[in-house]
Amino acid sequence: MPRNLALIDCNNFYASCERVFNPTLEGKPLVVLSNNDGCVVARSQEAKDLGIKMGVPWFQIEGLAKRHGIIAFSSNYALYADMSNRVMAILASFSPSQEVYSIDECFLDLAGFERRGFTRYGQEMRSAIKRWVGLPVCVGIAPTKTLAKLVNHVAKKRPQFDGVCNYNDLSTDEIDALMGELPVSEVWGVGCRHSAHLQQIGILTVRDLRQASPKMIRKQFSVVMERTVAELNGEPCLALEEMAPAKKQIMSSRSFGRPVFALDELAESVASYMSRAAEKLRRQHSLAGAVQVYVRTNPFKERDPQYSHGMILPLAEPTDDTRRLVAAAIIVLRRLYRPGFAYAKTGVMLTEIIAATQRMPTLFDDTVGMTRSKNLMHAVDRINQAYGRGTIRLAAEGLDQHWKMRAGRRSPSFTTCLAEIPIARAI
DNA sequence: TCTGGGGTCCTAGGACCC
DNA sequence: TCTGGGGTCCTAGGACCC
Repeated sequence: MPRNLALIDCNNFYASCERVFNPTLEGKPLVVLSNNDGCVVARSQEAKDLGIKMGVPWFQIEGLAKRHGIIAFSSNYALYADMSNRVMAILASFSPSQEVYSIDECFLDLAGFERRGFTRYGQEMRSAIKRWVGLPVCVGIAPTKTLAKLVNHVAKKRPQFDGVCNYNDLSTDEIDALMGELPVSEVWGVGCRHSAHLQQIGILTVRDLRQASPKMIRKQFSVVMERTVAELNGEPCLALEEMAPAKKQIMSSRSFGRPVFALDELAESVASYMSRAAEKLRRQHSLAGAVQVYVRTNPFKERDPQYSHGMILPLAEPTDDTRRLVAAAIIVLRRLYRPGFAYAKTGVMLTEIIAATQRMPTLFDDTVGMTRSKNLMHAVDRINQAYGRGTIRLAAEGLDQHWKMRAGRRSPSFTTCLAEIPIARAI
């Protein structure tokens, strides 16, 4: 019995989330900006139709935006994460095997649901999410992940499929014709570099790639691309990962809202990002064995003196205690810091991560201190979960945080903050 | 003036060992 | 004059994803 997977992907996810609570935005061109209101990271269909490209800096299109009445929002991750959780919970009810692949898409294993008719089942998913969350989604169904991604794209672009494209419904000729029309860059795992390379050797369409010699592909690219070719031929190489594996590295970094010169302010940012990284570390019940910090100026300001450097500090003992991780990060920062530069960004990374249960006890373990640390971190996490991130934090993170990013166009946290819940009035 | 953040995997090449 | 070969580990860098 061949495997069948569904890939469910929300349409223009961030832009659609903004519309759910603000229906006057329906039909209007709308973009969502990255942190610091820097680049466009999501666009409504109307904005795409105006030629606004993914990732373009906002300041470059502000004039165009004004002329066409494009509405821009700062990212509102609290809202998007909550909407995502709702979508994923609904989809989980359609199959016992789900892989949440990203904030706006998931795979479902459809084994056992053959009698429902996969295409019809896909339509049921769409209407449930539209009705209960208010978001539009499209569904691709196929024997491999790569094919499911591909037909999901087809479902989005070709109205005759009405939002659900089932690979199994297509004849060999139809598949051949379809793949012949799609550029190779549409394939999951083929980015712009590989796409240029493929074109050079005469592989222009998805069909060309599917028919390419796996051996040659492996030689010219890598085993990853070879698997992609196999997957395009219906041979599964990528398994459904229902349990998200623990992260091997945890990062936290942000650009500043304005240039920062002083070591004190850089230290505040590093302490703040490290607290966030430590939170993520504890959430997956891990310990970090090393701390990495990097600082950099703004590479786009080519006339300014540039400095970009990072450094790793191995820890004597793996830990998840924010205080120890922050202390280590500040030591690294002091070594990295050079006065006189206009810093634009700092970042931290936790590496050499192990499961907390894997830690080897030593003769010199301070068991009392370790229990205290554990209890303290647990209490901090619970308070911040209940009352909001940053409710309780280290003084080292700073009180004013003048370096913080800009987010001047953020919509309210409609679903996660009591004070910002929308109010409905009966007239 | 203004250009995101967080991940994974693979490969090549050097160091080192026997 | 002639100067091995193979394995492992680590790191940096590149490519991809959303």
